[in-house]
Order: sequence, then structure tokens, then C-alpha cells
Amino acid sequence: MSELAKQYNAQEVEDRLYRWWESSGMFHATINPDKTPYTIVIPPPNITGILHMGHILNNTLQDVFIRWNRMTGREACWIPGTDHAGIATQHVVEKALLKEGVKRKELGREKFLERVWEWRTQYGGTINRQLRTLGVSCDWERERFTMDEGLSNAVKEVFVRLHEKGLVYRGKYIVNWCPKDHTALSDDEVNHTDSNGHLWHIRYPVEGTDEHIVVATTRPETMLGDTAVAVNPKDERYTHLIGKNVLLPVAQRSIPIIADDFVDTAFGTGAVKVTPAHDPNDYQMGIRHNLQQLIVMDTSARMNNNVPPKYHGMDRYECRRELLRDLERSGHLLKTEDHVHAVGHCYRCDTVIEPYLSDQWFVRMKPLAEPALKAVQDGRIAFHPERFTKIYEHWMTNIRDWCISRQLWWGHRIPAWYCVGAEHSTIDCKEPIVSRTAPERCPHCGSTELRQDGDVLDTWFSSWLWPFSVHGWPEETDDLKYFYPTDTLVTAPDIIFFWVARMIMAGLEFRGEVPFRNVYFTSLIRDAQGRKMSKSLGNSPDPLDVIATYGADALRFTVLFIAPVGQDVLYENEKVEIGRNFANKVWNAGRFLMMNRDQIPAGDGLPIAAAAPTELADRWILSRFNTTARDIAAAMDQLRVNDAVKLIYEFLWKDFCDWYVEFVKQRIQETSDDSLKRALLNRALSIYEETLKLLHPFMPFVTEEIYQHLGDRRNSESIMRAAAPNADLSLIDPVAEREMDFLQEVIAAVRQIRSEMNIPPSRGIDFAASCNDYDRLNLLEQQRPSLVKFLKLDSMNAGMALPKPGYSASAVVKGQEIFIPLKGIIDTTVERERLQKEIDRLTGQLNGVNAKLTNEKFVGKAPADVIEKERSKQKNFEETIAKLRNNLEQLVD
RNA sequence: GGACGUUUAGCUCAGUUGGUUCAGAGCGUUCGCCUCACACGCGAAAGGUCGUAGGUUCAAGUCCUACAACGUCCA
Repeated sequence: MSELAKQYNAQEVEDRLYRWWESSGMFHATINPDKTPYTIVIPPPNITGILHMGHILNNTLQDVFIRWNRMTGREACWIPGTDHAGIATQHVVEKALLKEGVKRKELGREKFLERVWEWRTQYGGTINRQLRTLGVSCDWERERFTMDEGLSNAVKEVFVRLHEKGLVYRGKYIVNWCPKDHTALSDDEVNHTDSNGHLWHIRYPVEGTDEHIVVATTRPETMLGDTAVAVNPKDERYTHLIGKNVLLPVAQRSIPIIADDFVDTAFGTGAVKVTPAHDPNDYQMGIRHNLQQLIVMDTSARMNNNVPPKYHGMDRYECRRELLRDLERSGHLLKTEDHVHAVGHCYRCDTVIEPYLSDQWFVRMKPLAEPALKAVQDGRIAFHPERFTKIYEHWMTNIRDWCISRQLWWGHRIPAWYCVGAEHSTIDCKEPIVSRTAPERCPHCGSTELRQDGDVLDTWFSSWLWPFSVHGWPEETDDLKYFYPTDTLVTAPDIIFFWVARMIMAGLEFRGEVPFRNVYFTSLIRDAQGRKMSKSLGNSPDPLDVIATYGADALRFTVLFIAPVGQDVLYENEKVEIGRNFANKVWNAGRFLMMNRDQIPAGDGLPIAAAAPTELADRWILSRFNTTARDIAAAMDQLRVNDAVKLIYEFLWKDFCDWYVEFVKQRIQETSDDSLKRALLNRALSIYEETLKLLHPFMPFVTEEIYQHLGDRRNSESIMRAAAPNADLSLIDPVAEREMDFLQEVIAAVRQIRSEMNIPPSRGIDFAASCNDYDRLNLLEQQRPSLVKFLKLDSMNAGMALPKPGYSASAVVKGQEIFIPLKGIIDTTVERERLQKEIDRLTGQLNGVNAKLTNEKFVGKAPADVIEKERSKQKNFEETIAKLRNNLEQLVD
């Protein structure tokens, strides 16, 4: 074994190990009928993305699940990939081209798409390269991209099938339109934020009368597209006006006053303007009353030719200002109120969304949602934390149709064609021709003049197929049969509707099976002040920097350690010290044990575990280890990763290092028998090695590095392919744990005395124990060498009912009195305070117990075992207090 | 406006089916230690009427109701 550094150096280790793992195929899964598969599909990051802290948490969790299941005997397959991210990618490439002075439209569709593909080849793998530094064990040989040929086929197939079932349709509807990106968005892609606006009251003169009707609006510019004014039929203020017309100011058009239940009499004036082409509610009203749909803006939200010439070409806000001025001048603007209202913004560019009437493709969601809702309600899919089930249910029961067409170039082209053969066209020729392959002629008129729909599909229309499209669906591939459905989906809760819900629908619709069994919703990472991380705030640390500073293991471990289930994480770089320090602790424990083992001259060692250990420390650590192994397995079973991490941390640091290694130290110093030493160290090392296996999914690098040093791994065995320890429940030993508890308490009591009496650690002390229990006495005698070492004792005297030595500090542990004679050192004031404090504490406890036991209702109603416990507590408290009092009284200055 | 979540030590959080010496951990703070694995360490200590007000119960951090503050989603 080569000399190990005093401090663990992640930088020196991580890249090297990752290259070894990847190049030796350690991440690759193969179809193995003897094993149960365990599959995760990665939430494919955007090709435009770079790694941020959210990815770190998300992918660490996935890697933990994958590594854990790989080590517990499953054929674990984690499929990585990327998402083509329609709008984002198109933007990025457009921007890059503009720097060269090239405009997208001038370049043309085909040339532009070539450039996007080039860009993708060059930059699209950034995140996946960065992810490797985190140590993720993705099966890179199975990497996919949502625009790959296979995945494109899946998209086409789905579109055609849904169209055949009548679930995909095309029509002119009001959609959310982004005037900057020039595309429609789905309802989920709109963020509503409250903003301070105004409510303008505008007077519309009623024709043929002297009356006016006043409407209130937050978007006055749309009045140029008004085709009615509506009031509630029950509203007596306006009944006499229903059926009359008003003269729309400025536009000078005559429009009717209609009655509709939808109008809220309490809002504004109780009369509303109706703009069917620019508002979703007005659109519905327009359908009910057969109103004209007058579009007054173009796709950039500039006013078009349907408005008076003065406003042609004006931006919507410029028009608003100008219009309000004109209305004011003409006396039609009655008043202006401050008004807070929710305004929709584009989720990509934050531009204010304009409701816009246009031809789009939609998916009818209700029939898909019903089985998907059921799958979660009946438990075939479990959400973690469970409360997301409610959010899901609410959305699924109020689901609306999904607008899937996007006016972009980059994406899956809609597989629909239109007949443009003018002379042959029939009525049916107006219907789009939906087809897996380009049709040669119009099925109605036979024309060969066909034009493909210019739009592409929403990126999520490919993402929702991801769990099976990655395996080559619609082909019935072997991978598909073996690895589908997947097991656990790890994702952020903000895409529960975008992605999770839709994947469930697609899985059930196209595979007849749920796409995954568990959904783990991750926490949101915030900064130390609880703010969201964002580029503009500059509070988003670069994970690559963090990894370079602290190591990937440290970051992984820390993020898991501080991420409670279902709650936000407050992150700051300094916290990564938790993980770094722990990695170093692990490293040094191994370093110490190996250094000692290697100092022993070679020889025939005793077999490590030839016989069941009889020493307390050994029985105890095996008990603790197997308890920990059991509890970690249970935690992982329930996806409670945070619990698992804390269990391993606690075991390794406290039980193993603080206590067990200290016992080992004492024991190897005690003996000069090399073979005994070797046996001791080998046992310690074998427990240590098993512990490394438990830790490996969380800290893959440091565990692998030590694992390689631990033994002769000449077959290039990796810890990541080792079997996770199976808890041996027969080694869980409550007697050993109770005995060790007692010893630890004795040691703690003496250490406390040392500390409070300011006795330097280097100074030896005497120790006396006056027992009232032979077992405890025997235990102390048995452990005499350990006590001497742990407490730096000059002498130790233990016996039944010993008299208290003079000038002693004292303590009572489990009824046994402990004395530390401190003639000339003892500060009786400090000791008095110490004893009094303990007496007060116990008296408080005793009072509580007494109150219970003298309460007839408690004694009458509580279960017998609870009462029995209280009685024995009472007895113990009383006895201990008596001893403490006695010691206090005997204390002489 | 509706739904959900959170509220426990200075900070960040555990605390499962009500009852174990139950009021805990990590960080921070204070004190003592460079003890022959680790100062990224070791030992010790201080610090909380468990958001507020009621209720159920022999017994409430834990269950119920109302309220408050903060947060998230939906409208």
C-alpha cells in the first residue's frame, strides 16, 4: 500500500476514477433475465443549459438511487439525454447568427436548421460533460436526444394516432401569444404575476338616446376590437338598454348591447366591453352571441389595419397611451383607478402575453387525464412527498386542452399537409392531411400540390414520451420490454403539469402501463437568505467551482444532508464543508487502520471472523453496524435519502471513529501479539469496508479510492459493482448496546468532571467506582484497560459499596457511584454547583413522575406497563438524588 | 378568492403509531486541548414556556378547531 495523504485530496482522485469507471463500462446496463431491472430516465436538460445547483441535487439523488439499486442486486440503468428546447435553442442560435450579421428569416428555414444542428453538436453536450464531474453513473452508451430519429418517429406516431382517435384537432381559438417569440404557448407556459395597473372607465354613448354606458377595462387598446358591450341580464341598471347599440368611441363603429350571465355586476360598472378576438372570456361570449371576431393586432402586438389609420402600426402600449389621450380629449374617459390584476407573462422571455385568435393544434386532454388520475389515486404511482398528489388531482380534474403547435422552426415539424391545388379543391381539401410520411397527393382531389404545416410541436410533446421513446418505441425493442416501465422519476415540482402528468398520460395511452412507480419531487435550492437562485441576483454559485474547491463527494453529500424532503434548501458554499470534512474523516479512519495493519510484520494472521466476537467493543460495533445497515435499507426503500445520509454519518463518525477506533487503539497497544493485532485490525477493516459500501452511493469517489487501497483489487474490482451489505439481524445485540451505553456514560461523566475542574488532559487522575450491581462492577473491571486509556487514569479501584474517598468529585451513573479524588485540585464551589444542578434537574423529573403517580386518573386509566415504567423511574430518581445529596453533604472544603 | 405546506436552540432543520431521563442534531458561540488517523480534528459547556388561543386525553412538540406570520400552486 502506498502512503496515504494526511488529508483527502478530491482533486487528485475524482477525474481519474470517473475515467476508469466510464472507460471500463461500469455504468453500462445489459439485459439480464436473472435480475430485476431498475430504470431511471433523466429529466433531459436543455441543450442550451449549463449546470446549476438544481441539477446537482436532482442528479445526485438519481445517482444515489441508481448506485444503491445496482449494489442491491438490480440491473440498474440510468438513461441520460438532452432536450431540444424549441424556443430557447432557436433564440440562442438566432442571437449567435445576429452577431455575424445574419438574420434568421434571410437565411431561410433549411439553412437555419443546419446551423442549429451545428450549434447543437458543438455546445449541446455541455451539461452532460459537466454532470460527469459530479460522478453520475449514467449509461452513456444509451444517451438520447429528443430530436434523434427514433424519438422523432415516436412523436410522429403519437401525433397520428391521437389524430386518428380524434384527440388531436386543429382550430381557430384564443391562445396565449408571445409577441416577442411570435409563437403560441400552452396555458402552463404562462406565468401570472400580480401587477399594479389601472382600471379605466370609458363612456360609450348609446345610439338614439342621451344616455351613456360606462365600461371599465384594464386594456383600453383592445376596445378598437370591441364588437359588443355586455351587461348582466339581472342588472336592473341596464335592462332598458339591452338590445340597443352604442357608438364605439374613436373607432366610430356601432356595436350592440347584449345580456350575458357571465358579467359580474360587482366588477367595475357592471358593464363590460367585449373583444372576442383578444380575450378568452370575451371569446366564449362571442361564440354564445355569434359576435364578430375582429383582430386588431398583428403577431408582434402592433395595431393592424382594422383600427383607425392614426393607430396603424403602433405598439399595443403606445396605442394605449395615445388612445387614452384621445379619449380624454373627447370626454369619453370618465376616470382612472389604480387596480391590481394578474398579468400573464411568457415563461421564457417574460413578455406580457397577448390573448390572440389564431389557428393552432390542440390535444383533447380529458380522455387522457382520467386514467392518469386513477393511476395516482389507486397507488400504482406514488408521489414523494405525498402532498403533491392533491395538486395533481386538482389539475387533472380541471384540465384544459393542450395547445401543441408552436410558430417556430426548431422542433418536430407537425406531420400535417394542406392541399393547395386550387383548381381541384373540394370542401374536404380544406381538412389537413395527417400522415406518418409525406403524402404524394390529396386524397380528396388528387392534387399533388401539397404544403406541410409550417409549425412545429411543443417541446413537451416529445418529452412526454421520454420514458419509452428512449427505448426505441414504437418498435418493440428488447430494451423497451426489459427496462420499461421505469422505477423512480426524480424531478422538480414546478414541472409536475408540464411533464410528470403528461408522461403518465402518455405511458398509459401508448404502453398501457404507468411510466414509473415513484415520483420523487426534489427541494428547491435557495440562497442563504431564502431567495431563489437567479442569474440577475448573481446568487447562483457555479457547481463546477464548488466541486473544484471541495470535491464532488463533498457537494453531493452536503446537498443530501441539508435537503429535507419536500422543503426548500437554503444553500451556501460554506455548508459544503460538512461533506468535505466528512470525506476527510472517512479517509483518515481508513488511513489509520491501514497504517497500523501495515506496521505489523507479515505472518499467518488469525482468520478475521473465524469465531463470533466475544469482546464487548466488537459485539457492540457489529450490532451498531447491522442496525445501521438495516435502517439505511429501510430509508432507501421509502426514498428517504436524507435519513439514510444522516444514519451513515452518525454511524461512521460517532460509533465507528469516536468509539470503536478508540477501543481498537487501546487494544493494539495493549498486546504485543502480532497475530492478535492483525486479527483486531482485520476485523476493524472488514467492518470499515462494509461501511464504505453503505456510503458509496452517496460519496462514490472517496469510497472507491479507499476501497482500492484496502485490498488487492487486481481484477479491477470496483466498489460500485460490489454487493451492498445485508444487515445480519442476528448480530444486533441489545445487551452489548446497553453495556456500551453504560460505559459511555461513565466516560462522559468523568470527562465532564475533568473539564469542569479544569484538569489538563495530560494529567492523570484516580478513579473509584462504588457499585451496587455485580454485573456493572464486572463490566467496569473487564473494561479496566479501556477506561484507563480513555480517561488517562493513574489508578482505578472498583468494588461493591466502597466508601467515598476524601476530596472527591462524584457522579452517579445508572445507580453506580463514581469518585474522582482530587485532593488539592478540587474546587468545592464548582463541585457543589455541579452536584446541585444535577440534583435540581433530577428533582424536576421526579416531581413530574410523582405528579403522575399520585394522580388517580393516571393510575386508573393508563396501561399497566406505562405505570410500571413510571414507578421504576421514580425509584431510580429517588435513589440517585439520595446519593448525590449524600455526596454533596460529605464534600469538605 | 381557493388549495396545500411551514412555524421546535442565534441559524438551518430532525422528532414515524400520543407514554424510553423528550425536548434533539448540524452549524455558529464559549471553554480546554497541535492526545503518536484526522485542527477539515478531539473533549466539554451555554442556549428553546416546541407560532398564538382554545379543545380532546390519565398523558400533547405529536391529535382536533380557530387565528397569525411566511411560502408555494391554482384562479
